[in-house]
Parts: sequence; C-alpha cells; structure tokens
Amino acid sequence: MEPLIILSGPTAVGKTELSLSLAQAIGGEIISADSMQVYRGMDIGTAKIPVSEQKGIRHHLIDILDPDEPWDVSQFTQRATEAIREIRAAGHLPIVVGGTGFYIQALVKDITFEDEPRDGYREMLEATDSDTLAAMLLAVDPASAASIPVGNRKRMIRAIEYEHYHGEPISALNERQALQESPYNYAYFVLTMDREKLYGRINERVDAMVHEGLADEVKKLLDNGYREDSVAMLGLGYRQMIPYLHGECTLEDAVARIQLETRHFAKRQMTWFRREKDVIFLDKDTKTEEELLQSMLETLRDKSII
RNA sequence: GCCCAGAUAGCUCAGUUGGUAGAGCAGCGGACUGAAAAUCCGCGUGUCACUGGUUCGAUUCCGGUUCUGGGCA
Repeated sequence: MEPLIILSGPTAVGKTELSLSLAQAIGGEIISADSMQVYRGMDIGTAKIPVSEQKGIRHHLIDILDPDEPWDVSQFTQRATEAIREIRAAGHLPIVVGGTGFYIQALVKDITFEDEPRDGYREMLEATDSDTLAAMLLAVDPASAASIPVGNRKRMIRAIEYEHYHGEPISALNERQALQESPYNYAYFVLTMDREKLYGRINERVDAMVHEGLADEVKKLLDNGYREDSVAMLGLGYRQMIPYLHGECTLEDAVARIQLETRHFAKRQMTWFRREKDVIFLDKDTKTEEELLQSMLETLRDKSII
C-alpha cells in the first residue's frame, strides 16, 4: 500500500508551519488540500505560503488556476493522485496539508468521479423551485429525499443531477463507496486547539491580512474582471470585502464580518473532523511544535510509513 | 433640581388584558460523496433592575430606590 500522510485542522490552527518541519524531517513534498489556494492572485486572504518561505519543499496544487476557472473535488482527487505518483517516483513522501476535509475524504477513500456532460441540466434545476425539486428527488431517489432537507437546494440538485447522468441514485453510490477500502497506508493528523484560543488567533490573523492589503487584493481581482459571483469570490475574506469596496459598509464592518464567518467556518471544520474515522488528533495546547513533530514521527514509524 | 421615557437571554429588542416569557444576532451541536472558505438542519431558565404594597398569585398594577437616555431649568 502506498504511504500517505495527512495534516489537517481548522483554519488558523498552524498547519503550514508544522507541515514544513514534518516535510523536512522525512523528505516530504506537500500537496495542498485547500479549495482556495489553487487560485493565483489570491494570496493574502488564503494565507498562502510564499515561495520564499517554503524552505525548498515542493508544494503541489497551489497557484494552478486563474480565479475564473472551475475547480472541484473531482479535479482535486485526479490532480492529487497524479502528484502522489510523481512524489513517489522522486523517492519522496506525500504530505497532504489543508483544511478542506471533503477533498481529503475523497482522496483517502479513493472516491472516483465519472465524467458528466455540461449540457445545462443543472442550470435548469437551479431555476426550479424547491418543492418541485423535492418531488423530483423523491421520485428518483427516496433515500436521498429522506435525508436532504428541502432547504438544501444545492444537495437536492446534485442528487437529482447524479441520477439523471448515471441512472442510479447517489445514495446507492454513497453506500457502495463507503464500504471501499483505502488504497493508502495513511496517517490522518488533525491539529486542534482550545476554541477560545483558536478564535483569538482567527481574529488576529484577519486583522493582519487587512494590514497586509487584503482590500487591495480583492479590488485588484475585481479590476481584473473576475466576477463577484464567481466561486473564487465566495472565499472568506473576499466575499465580505465587496460591500466595503462598493462603499456600502465600513472597513471595520467588513473585517468583523470576515472574522465572524471565519469562526463559523472553523467550527464547521471541527464538526467534520470529529466525524472522520481514523483521525489522530494533535493538541497544540499541551504540546510544543517539537513534541508534536516527535509524536507524528512516532506514529509514522508505527504505521511503517517511514 | 424638576419632567418624561426606559431597565426582560451574552447583544438588540418584543411580550405577558396579573397565572413566572420569546424573536433576531451571538454561542453551541449536527449533516455533508462533482461549488465544500460552499450549502443546509437543530438547540432559548433568564434573580423579567432593586425594594415594599395590593392580590390566592406580580415580571405584568401601585409606591419608593438605583441606574441609563432625553427634555426643562
């Protein structure tokens, strides 16, 4: 089985720093599991590590797209799988680092996605009212209809769309893939920290981003013609800055909004990690960086990954 | 100093024709298989400022006290 190391955790917990020392210690290369750092020109708001600070460690899946290009789990798993192959070929160890739990799950469980045509079916569904969507879903996939709230249009649409393209309910696919064994011999580390402390760090980090010129970064993207409703602009720190740039709120309000929504995000991330099986939690409150590193190395040895 | 209006959940406030109270936000928990930094679901006991009185019963009515606004001097 191929070795795979994962280092995740909520935003602002300190994943990047620890990932560098780990990579240095074991001869690793980093694969970013971050849905926003793939975009060029989005540096400050995504807390992207500058090349000058990468300590010569190769980083994959950062700065690979322009902000108007589509990106999703399916592409992530393909590109990450390729990167893993390359890293192994170079005699190195792949370390997946990032906070997008959904991507990590798909990669580790080796969930594959078949091609689907872009024929406007989704657009048609998006223009359909929720009750009709619920009825359509019930007809085609009762199990999903029972588990997806009518308020969640996005998930209803995906479930209907999946059945439309593949002729089987998405709930059946989920069931099948949930039983799948991972092709990797992996260690899934999740960095955690006292909630109050984490929230404090988030607030400080957002303040720092603003001082580094987050508003200008967002303005530049808009000036370059990237649409306000693009997926990239949904990113934390970008979306909330738009009203300020339009003069609809003060900078202070925008900053408070970013901080609040980033805290909400961190909370959602924790909910995700708590549910994931095989996660090894590393508590930053009780251990120093060096102790965390040693503890990770020990686990990797136990699992014969190194 | 006088007059008026307030004082209810962490915050902003609603309400109880007298039977101990509820929204939004915050906070907390959860879901998640092609937008995931997305999208969605659930959770509301708090000396109803304090203190007397009326009452079977007061957060609600009456008196006093304190505090906070605003007005007049």
